[in-house]
Amino acid sequence: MAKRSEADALMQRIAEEYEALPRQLQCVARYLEEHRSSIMVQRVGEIAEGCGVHASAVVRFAQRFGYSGFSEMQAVFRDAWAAQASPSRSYQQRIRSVIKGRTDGVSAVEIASRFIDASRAGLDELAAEIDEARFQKAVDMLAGAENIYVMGVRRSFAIATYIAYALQHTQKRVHLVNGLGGMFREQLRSIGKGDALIAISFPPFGKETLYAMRVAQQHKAGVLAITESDLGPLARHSDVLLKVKEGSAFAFRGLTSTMCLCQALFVALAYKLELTVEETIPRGEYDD
Amino acid sequence: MAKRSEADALMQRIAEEYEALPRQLQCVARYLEEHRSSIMVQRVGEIAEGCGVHASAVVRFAQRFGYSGFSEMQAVFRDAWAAQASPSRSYQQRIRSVIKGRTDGVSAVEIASRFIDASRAGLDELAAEIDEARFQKAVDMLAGAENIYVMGVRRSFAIATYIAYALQHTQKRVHLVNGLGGMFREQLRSIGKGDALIAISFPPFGKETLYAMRVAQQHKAGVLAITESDLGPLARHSDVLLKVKEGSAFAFRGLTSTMCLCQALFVALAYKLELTVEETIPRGEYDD
DNA sequence: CACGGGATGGAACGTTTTTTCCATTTATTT
DNA sequence: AAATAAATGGAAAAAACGTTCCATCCCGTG
Repeated sequence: MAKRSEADALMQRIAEEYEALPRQLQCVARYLEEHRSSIMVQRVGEIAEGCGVHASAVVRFAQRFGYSGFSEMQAVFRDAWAAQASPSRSYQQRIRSVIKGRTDGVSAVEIASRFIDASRAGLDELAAEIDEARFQKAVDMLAGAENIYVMGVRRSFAIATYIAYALQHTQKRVHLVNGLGGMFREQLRSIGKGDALIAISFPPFGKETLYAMRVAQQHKAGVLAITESDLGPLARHSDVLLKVKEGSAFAFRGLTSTMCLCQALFVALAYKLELTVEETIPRGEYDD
Repeated sequence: MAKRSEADALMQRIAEEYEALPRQLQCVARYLEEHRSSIMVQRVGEIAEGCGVHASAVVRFAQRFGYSGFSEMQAVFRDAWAAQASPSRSYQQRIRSVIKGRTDGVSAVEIASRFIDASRAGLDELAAEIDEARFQKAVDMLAGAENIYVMGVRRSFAIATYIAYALQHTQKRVHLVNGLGGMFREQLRSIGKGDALIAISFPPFGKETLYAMRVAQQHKAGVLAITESDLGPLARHSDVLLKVKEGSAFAFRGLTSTMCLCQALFVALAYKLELTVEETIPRGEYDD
């Protein structure tokens, strides 16, 4: 586990040689230790000023530790930061490689393992990057809605289905806009003020979902979009937008993070509505 | 509430104008959104390369949003980072978020975080305990089936929906047994030898699903069960049984592990069938 | 099909930043 | 106290970088 980044190694060397260093270089050393996390952003001049030293002193410092100059040393810190700031930033690429990778002779389980692994990374990212304010706003919107419409087509339909199912355990009236019989429009007809639409869509965005969002806005209903990014067509037509970055390769898109987010959304909503979870799933004749 | 950093404001402006932007600038916009946290460290050239665009396009982008050039825009991101990174990051933020959500005990995001954590644990378990032989057998069974029936009710219906959707991208005939019009039996009527049924069910087990499995077995179709344990009623009526233990938080059953397993299953199947993933989702008029 | 406007990429330009060089100062040793 | 070695700061050289300009290309329009 203890990955010794080059930056760590460098800092240690600095500590060891510190006492043998000339006065100014000691200043630089102290400065580096204290501002270790911001060195990557700073210019030589800033650092020099920061420790009351001439710029060339900083360069000499770097050279004393075996680098060609300040820039090269700075790169070490940049890399270290990049490594720890995005431990799972490879998620997108990992899932891509799972799907794309045609390395022959791989067993089914191996593929599955890699896929699961990538999905785990996806959840890590979800946990790390969830937007508190927006999530809260989403929960509040749903809590305040009288009717909740849920819409997602094709890839996103399974998610919509789940949300609709879960919401049935609240007191809300829930409408899954499923387009059965081609009746998207008709199913949306009666959405109105005080209602909410949950729209799930990822590129390439389904036009039916976009249509639903426009209708919802025209009818003054609140719109919660679950999608990939703030850019893209959903942003304009939504009141709250929750981001889920699913790794995707070509047209195959992960859905575990989305599923997880939606469940989290429901749990938070249930909590807010003060449903105990037992209540949310009443046992009856038709249990699954 | 939270101070709107200039970076936030900028990102919002970008989101608003996004659609009106030329192609390359849209690339830049997307890149900025995805790499928001590392822009401050990067050089124009790196960013340009990162979005497959000429450096000058990045500069034009910055100018379009009112900055004199890239440097000035970059400073915005640097400042935003410095502002929120200097007071020991996660610690102070956590305190703030706890206080903010104190209206009724725990904030929505906190609940969500815990739920996501539980889901992560679930995926860990899934990865650790996946049964190689069974998984392989499951893939083989599906690969060899002519017709694939998919069934899950209530909680499991969303999963069934997804599987059915995914399988539509193979050459198989796929039937989602959805019970529309109460026609479970009728939808299963023509299952037979050489076909496969994928049954997803968790306790309390839906009787419709159990019924479907019995029918499938009587008709000599292969049955793949996705459930919680080897015990329970599905074991008796299935040829292959894949286990998923869902971690649960708040006494609420997760579905992310199940979703992940099913996607992994599909990817492995697609691999075996030698579908390239491009083929799996031909682009047409009805894209999502 | 010709035209115009905008988008794009290459290269030159100008600026900033880093690095090197050297004169000067400071410390150390004899 | 003189001599020598090391450290320091200023300034110039060099490099990197960002920016601007312009020719070309592409697309939509008339």
